[in-house]
Amino acid sequence: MSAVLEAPKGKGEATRERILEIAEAAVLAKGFGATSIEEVIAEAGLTKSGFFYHFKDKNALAREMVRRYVATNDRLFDEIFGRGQQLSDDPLQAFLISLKLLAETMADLPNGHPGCLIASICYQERLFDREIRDLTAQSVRDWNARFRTILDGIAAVYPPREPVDLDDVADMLSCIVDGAIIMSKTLNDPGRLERQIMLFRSLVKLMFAPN
Amino acid sequence: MSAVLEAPKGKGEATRERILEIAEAAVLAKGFGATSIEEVIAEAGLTKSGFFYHFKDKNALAREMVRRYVATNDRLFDEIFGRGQQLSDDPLQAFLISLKLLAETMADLPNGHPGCLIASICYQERLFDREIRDLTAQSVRDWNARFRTILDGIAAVYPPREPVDLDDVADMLSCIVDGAIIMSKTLNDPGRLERQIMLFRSLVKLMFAPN
DNA sequence: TCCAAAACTGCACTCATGGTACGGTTTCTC
DNA sequence: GAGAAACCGTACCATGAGTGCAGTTTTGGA
Repeated sequence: MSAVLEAPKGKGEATRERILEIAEAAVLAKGFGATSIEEVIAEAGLTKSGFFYHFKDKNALAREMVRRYVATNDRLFDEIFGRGQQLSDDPLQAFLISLKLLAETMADLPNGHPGCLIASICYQERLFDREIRDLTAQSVRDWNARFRTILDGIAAVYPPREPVDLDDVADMLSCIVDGAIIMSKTLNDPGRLERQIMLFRSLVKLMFAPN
Repeated sequence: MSAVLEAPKGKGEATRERILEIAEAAVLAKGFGATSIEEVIAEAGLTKSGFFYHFKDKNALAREMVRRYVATNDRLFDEIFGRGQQLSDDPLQAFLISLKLLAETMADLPNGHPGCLIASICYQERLFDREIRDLTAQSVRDWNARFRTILDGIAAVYPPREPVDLDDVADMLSCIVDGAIIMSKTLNDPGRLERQIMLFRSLVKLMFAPN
């Protein structure tokens, strides 16, 4: 999660990062529209002028937030699904390992998953310009494509028993994660996210594993 | 969806309903925090004084919106899952029929699903008082319990092949619907919701149906 | 038909926030 | 030590939530 060993950047870069982190937490808790710049700068310890030095307006903040969120998520997926492939040559086993890793990662979050920024933005679409909406859409497409590629590899070895559409199965993982985050938050029960991922894992086994 | 043959209410009740409908659409598109009372009353064709005659403050509006949303959803589920039970005495068949009906209902929405109010609120929790959060949590618990009851009936006849936790499977339906709504909205592809429900249906078959 | 309650309108405020503009000041870096 | 980067202070405007209250229209029932 935290940026380690990044190239040494200027002091301004650190401030930007701090603003983005605070803003993201606020947006996930109250929504973008209800997140005031004033409270962000108060927590970041700088003035309004300082904020507008870094971000042209609120929309520029949103753009950078999304970029940051997508990049972080991409790195996490690279790591988790890469690790799975390292640990098993069998595509199905590799995926099952990765799903277990994903579930554990989610379970290890101290206060539960803070929320999906893409979902948050989706429920406030009117507030964002086209560039941001394109960014979120493309990231979802990329994630779905990633899962689809993995499933193709599995299906080549283990023909699925029920005739399921692999595109839909790929979509399903994102759907379940997003839906389970919402349920976890709504019920104030962080554990549900982990359980849903593990259930999806069971269903993958059911779909592909030979009897 | 539309209220037919309701008891004839006062004119005020109709105005309230109109406000709630407009407000719900606005909240699902921009979030509660970014929905201004001014725009709601502009669309509803009344003054600010008129609005505050009906709702004490914005939070009272939110409370009634949630109540309305939950009640509408409950009625829809009653109808869909009741209809399934009418059409088949076999609990598994009845559930599969209901899921197909649910998928069709979602597919029939003219501009795709407008969004889940509970999900919208979940991503703006800080804006709402405890009563509203309790309302959303309880409705999710009720829906999960409803599905769990159905699954119990199925499992009593068809023992599941893989050892899956029925509570988790019950949760999964809500998760998938909520997640698929987000994906549909983000990708601007309404069809994905229907497909995810149908995939869930396939997986229910896989879990319970004998070979 | 009339009357009281319900359903509003109009206006005049307060306060918080997003956002703009701009000049000045500190702090780093070469 | 100079110049650029990273800020601070202040003043200002528009919008929107919310309050208060007096006045007006509409409606349903005796």
